[in-house]
Amino acid sequence: MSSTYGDQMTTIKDVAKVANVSTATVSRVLNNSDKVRSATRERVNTVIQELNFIPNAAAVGLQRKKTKTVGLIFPDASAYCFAEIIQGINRHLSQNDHQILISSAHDEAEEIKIINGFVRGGRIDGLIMMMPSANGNNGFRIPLAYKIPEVFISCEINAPRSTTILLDNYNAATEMMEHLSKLGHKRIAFIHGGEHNYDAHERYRGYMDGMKAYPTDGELNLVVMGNFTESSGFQATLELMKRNPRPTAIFAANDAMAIGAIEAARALKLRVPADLAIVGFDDISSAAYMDPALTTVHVPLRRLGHLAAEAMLKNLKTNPADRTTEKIIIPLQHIIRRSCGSE
Amino acid sequence: MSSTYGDQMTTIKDVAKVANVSTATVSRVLNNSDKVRSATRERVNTVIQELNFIPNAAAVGLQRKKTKTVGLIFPDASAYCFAEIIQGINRHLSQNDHQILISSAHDEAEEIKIINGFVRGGRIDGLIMMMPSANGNNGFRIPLAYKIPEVFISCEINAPRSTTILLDNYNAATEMMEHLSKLGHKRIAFIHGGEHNYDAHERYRGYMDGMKAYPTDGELNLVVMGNFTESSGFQATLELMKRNPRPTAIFAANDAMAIGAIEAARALKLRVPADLAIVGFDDISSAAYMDPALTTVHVPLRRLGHLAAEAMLKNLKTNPADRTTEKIIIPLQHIIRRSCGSE
DNA sequence: TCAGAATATGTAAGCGGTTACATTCGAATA
DNA sequence: TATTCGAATGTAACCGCTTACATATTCTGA
Repeated sequence: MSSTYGDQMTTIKDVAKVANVSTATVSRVLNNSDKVRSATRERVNTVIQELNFIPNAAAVGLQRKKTKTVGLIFPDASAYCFAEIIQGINRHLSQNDHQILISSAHDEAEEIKIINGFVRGGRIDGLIMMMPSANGNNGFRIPLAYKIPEVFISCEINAPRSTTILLDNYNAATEMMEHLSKLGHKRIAFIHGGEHNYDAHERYRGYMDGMKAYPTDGELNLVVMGNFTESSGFQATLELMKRNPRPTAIFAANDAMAIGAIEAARALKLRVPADLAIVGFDDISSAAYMDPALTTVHVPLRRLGHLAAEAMLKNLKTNPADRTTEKIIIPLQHIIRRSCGSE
Repeated sequence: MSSTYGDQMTTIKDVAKVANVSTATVSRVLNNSDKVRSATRERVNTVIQELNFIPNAAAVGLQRKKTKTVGLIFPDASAYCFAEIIQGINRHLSQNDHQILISSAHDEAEEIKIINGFVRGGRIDGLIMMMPSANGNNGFRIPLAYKIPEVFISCEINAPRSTTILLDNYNAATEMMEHLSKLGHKRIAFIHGGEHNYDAHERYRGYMDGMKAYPTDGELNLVVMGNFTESSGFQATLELMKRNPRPTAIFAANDAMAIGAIEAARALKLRVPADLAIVGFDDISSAAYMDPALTTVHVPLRRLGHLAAEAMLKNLKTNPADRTTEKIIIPLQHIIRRSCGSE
């Protein structure tokens, strides 16, 4: 069986030979370090161009102990927003000459296995984790002694010297509650996205505190559990509408569930927003095209990805001992459309 | 600055020393090849466990000229379905001990640059490309002399010995046309997704042939260009509804545009499906929760990813000379809901 | 019991780069 | 022109692993 590289991999030796210099010199011009006479540099560069030479990543990695690769772990479930985050990450990383090694995991055990393989196998220089269900509160513990830069997205691991990027779910949620309250709602229900999901939990907290802060019809329990899917939002709404008296507004922890909620309202012949106000979270692209258009909170996913990449690159450049623990919170803006009845 | 691996990378030498054997023997048990006495094997394995040793990927790769990594290129735009495909690919690949190096590109030049880096840098063993706009007809030509396995998703490059995975867009589209025709529609419009997009183009072809095959109100030109977004579907519909006589049905090349179309109909006070039937393509998760629920064509994205990974692994195992050119076409099923007016 | 075969293990040369150190070169100075 | 010294380049070891080949060990059977 022939070589993977198609039999014609060009090596630094080939370049050296053609350019009539030693491999050391070629290496020097590659890493445009040191002093190389400009005539020599030019000659070598020409040969590099001619031979279309790109240094073998394994060889460089072995020597330098750097792979220029960042690991990216994301959950197996709920694909709905990760592509955009990935693109945000990728754009910035690839502009800075770094690659992404990606993998998804469906549970903690698999996650740890993947990370272990990446790190101990020396495949990555840093790790970005999107694990909304991996929070301190549910006992998730990644063995974090790897000493490579870590960036967490939407989870509060609180690992020392790591960067955490969070959405300001809580404040966005309380603001949404304020908005609903101002519209006169006193019985606002919440469709949760999963107890162990960070974003869902924070949105829930915001909801709860909103319920405390603003006037309600007495002691209410209007929270039902969903799982971020349209169908769970649909079911949850059916369930909620059995209550007596009924909620006058529903705050769904994401847009997909809000869409399910709208559909359920329709099935129950309830007018949205007249009989029931419904708001979501995420501002997915179709939210503006619902009937009624969905009031929601905009989440800048690309930007989130960009920030993660930025943090990673920064940490990659700084000495481990000088790395700080950072928490970046992205402020969120709500988008008022028709489904909340404010127009 | 300390080593990336956190100062304590365990090497095969460490294992050898502790197990009191040579590195060759450790290597043998790692690759459970050759004959190693079972007592020795056991002892070595114990040490490997104890030290949590995982061979350095760069070292292995350098020696073996195999990285156990597959490159994955996807377009920068239109993120909407890629996450699921990626998950499909990842699941199967990681179960078979392969990693994914991912990157997105926004044009051909960038694409080629990325691929070149991946391949000549020896970073990958095979390449999966999702480039719906990279078709033979628009002059896109990747330099394909890399001799590594290539799998193309939704593009017809016709590279020899490569595998191409395609959706049966054409037949699904003609069937959709048949369905609309049977419902009595004679003026069916089409919202295109982009001339250079493979899927969009095939759906368009199916539409056109359907228009020829089934009765229409004379010579019609009811095609307008969109770009797969809700807003483009909205605009396109506004445009189409200016025609006189109006189309009685709209076939959008994807669900997002169909959603935009429904919203436009609503804005124009047209009832869907009574005044205007609307159908889409993709079966995104919210399609069933529209009002009316969207008639569409289901696209099994995870399965698509799985098939791509499967093809890749197979090709990775077969001698380049024995690799065949394959084209896998995934049959598609349409989902009849309310928006076409068939109930 | 021991020669010889078969099997298990060790030795060392690379894989393709980087880099410390040695060497050579060229320009400046005396 | 000879000497000196810094800059440019070359030499070779090494990164962690695999593997061809050499060597050691065990197992046969006479």
